[in-house]
Amino acid sequence: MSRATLRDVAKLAGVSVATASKALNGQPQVRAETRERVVRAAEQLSFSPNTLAQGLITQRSGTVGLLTSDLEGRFSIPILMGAEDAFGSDQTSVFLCDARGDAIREKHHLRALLSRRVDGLIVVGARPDTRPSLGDLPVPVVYAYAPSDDPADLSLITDNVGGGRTAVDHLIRCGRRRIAHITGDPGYSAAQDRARGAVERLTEEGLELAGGEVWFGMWSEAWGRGATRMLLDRCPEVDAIFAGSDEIARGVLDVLHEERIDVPSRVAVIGFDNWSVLAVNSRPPLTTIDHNLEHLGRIAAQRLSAAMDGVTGSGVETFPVRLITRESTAPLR
Amino acid sequence: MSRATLRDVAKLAGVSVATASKALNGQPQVRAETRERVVRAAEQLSFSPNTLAQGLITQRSGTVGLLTSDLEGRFSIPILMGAEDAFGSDQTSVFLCDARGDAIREKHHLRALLSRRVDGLIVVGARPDTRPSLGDLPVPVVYAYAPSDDPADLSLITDNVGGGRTAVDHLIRCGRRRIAHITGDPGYSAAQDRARGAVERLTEEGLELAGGEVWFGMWSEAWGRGATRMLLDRCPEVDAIFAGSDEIARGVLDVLHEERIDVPSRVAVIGFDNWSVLAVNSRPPLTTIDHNLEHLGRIAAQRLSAAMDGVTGSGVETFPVRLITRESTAPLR
DNA sequence: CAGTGTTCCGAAAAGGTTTTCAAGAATGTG
DNA sequence: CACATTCTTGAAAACCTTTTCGGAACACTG
Repeated sequence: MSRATLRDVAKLAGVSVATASKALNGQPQVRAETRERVVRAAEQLSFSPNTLAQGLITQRSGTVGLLTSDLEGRFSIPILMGAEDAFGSDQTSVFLCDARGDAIREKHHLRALLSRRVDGLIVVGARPDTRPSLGDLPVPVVYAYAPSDDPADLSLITDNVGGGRTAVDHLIRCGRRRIAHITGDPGYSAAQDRARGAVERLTEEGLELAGGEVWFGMWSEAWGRGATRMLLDRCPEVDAIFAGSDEIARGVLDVLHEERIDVPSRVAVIGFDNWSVLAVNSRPPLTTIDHNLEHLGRIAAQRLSAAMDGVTGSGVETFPVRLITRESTAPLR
Repeated sequence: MSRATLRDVAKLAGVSVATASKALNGQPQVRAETRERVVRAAEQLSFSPNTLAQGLITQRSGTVGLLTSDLEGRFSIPILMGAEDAFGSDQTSVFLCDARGDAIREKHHLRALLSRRVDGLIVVGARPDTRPSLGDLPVPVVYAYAPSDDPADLSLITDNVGGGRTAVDHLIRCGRRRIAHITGDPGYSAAQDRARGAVERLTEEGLELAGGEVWFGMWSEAWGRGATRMLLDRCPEVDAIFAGSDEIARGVLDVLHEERIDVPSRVAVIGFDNWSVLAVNSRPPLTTIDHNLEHLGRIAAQRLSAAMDGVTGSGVETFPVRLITRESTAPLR
């Protein structure tokens, strides 16, 4: 299988390249019969236009770069899928580059992407803290998941405060009153924000955190286990635990199970992230908060398209997360 | 920040575009002093060559497509990283396309990639069973993880039989004699192969499977739990369990823990896949088999490079997996 | 029939780079 | 000094497509 050029198609159809081009691109100034002939010729040669040449002339490569630092692809992949959806895979293809948290590698990738003349860039951070701006680039950039530190950039993030509120709200609606919050590294804004949202919602209800404070620690099952043991010790009457991540929630469930404390009848547990391998397979399956990242990806693509057409935005836009109910939470009684 | 062209550089350096090109590409027929001037001009304008134009003329786009069906990116991401490493990120960028298991979407992506004039294609399956060949394409293709059904294609896969052998071998070296195997869907060649390797190694040792047979089921924690309960019922003297995946292993550990059966002192457990979120955080951390996928990705890139230079291969090549020992296995006593 | 408008097509330029080839400059040789 | 070599350089072609613009053919109108 070799590659036919437009000239081959034109020759076979007995027209000029110009006409062939117009025929295939649906330009009106070509007779229906001629167009038909050209289309047939193109099919016969299984012609597919050289996007490089197209890009050279239209000044649009039809590609975007997705620059990530998220080693596992846990966040980037859903964002990528959403973006692919929004762009339409035949219109735009995406270069996925993983900088692996290394600034030098990021610079490298950036250079490569720019020289590939990508039409735009989506930058996905590994964690939802602000990250350094890429600065002024010849193409539009959208920061997703992790916002840029430059307010002139456009950043799209998920609503961690709202997520915390939603989680606690759900527990309250389940009739829980003694709600504890075990979460990860306090150095992560995600941990702070989720905790803040949780406390806000509790306060509205005139409640306080069971255990008296937020249990900050690490983003690991082990911490979930350890914190839960301490919590049960200090506050055995707890009736709901909001875990700052699904990993932590797994640790929580583990210890509750070990202590023969039934979930959800005695203690309800809610996680965060909707990391399906953890949430779906747990015992019981985990109610959790989903970041709706495909949606974020779609929006990122739309914003990028708009920016390519000159409609540029800036600032941080926050998008709602959503509650996924499974069996680890239920109304009391 | 705008984009300077080679012409701008040439003008600034007071030479022709031809010379500028040669100077920047390290061609020998240009005076050192001239080259110096051109390089400085290029830096001053922060010139970066238009890869589209380069590709148009050199007939090499410097891109490859990674076509996957692996929704979570669990297998594709490491392969992508390996490939990126081997290509060198400044030489070659990769388009990641997820077909989401849909043949039509795959065709779509394929068209798009070909019209982008990718220099080669890496096809990653969602599971290690043979998959339909893409047929004859104008660019070289390497199938990774899931082999093509056409022996004329080149496929690189990981050694599941060897993995099964390695797992059981490790358990035997730990002094275990009553070894059971709980694994996933028997419709997966991965399940069959791993089981075969396990049984082979047992037979060499004159042993038989504890429980009398392979416990096929599903790739889930729930099945791991269920099978373990049945196993303990039927064969309480088991001293090691080889789980066909880390998910299953988590279920196994869960039930053993529940039954107060110590791991590894009474029963050793080994998983498969080295899916780090599951394996590292389990209690105890899980000994498992790693597919070495970055390595597979590197090899895929190398084979692709070779094929682009005309050195094409075919058939199925199998690559060794490796044992990752953590704390869920240990010598008896 | 002259003039006007429409419809359809093709020649050519453009986009940014690499590469070939010829010519000019510098150097060496006899 | 004439000639042959070796160095440097630049003009131009090529890659493949899109788009502009002018021209040809044709149908109407008055």
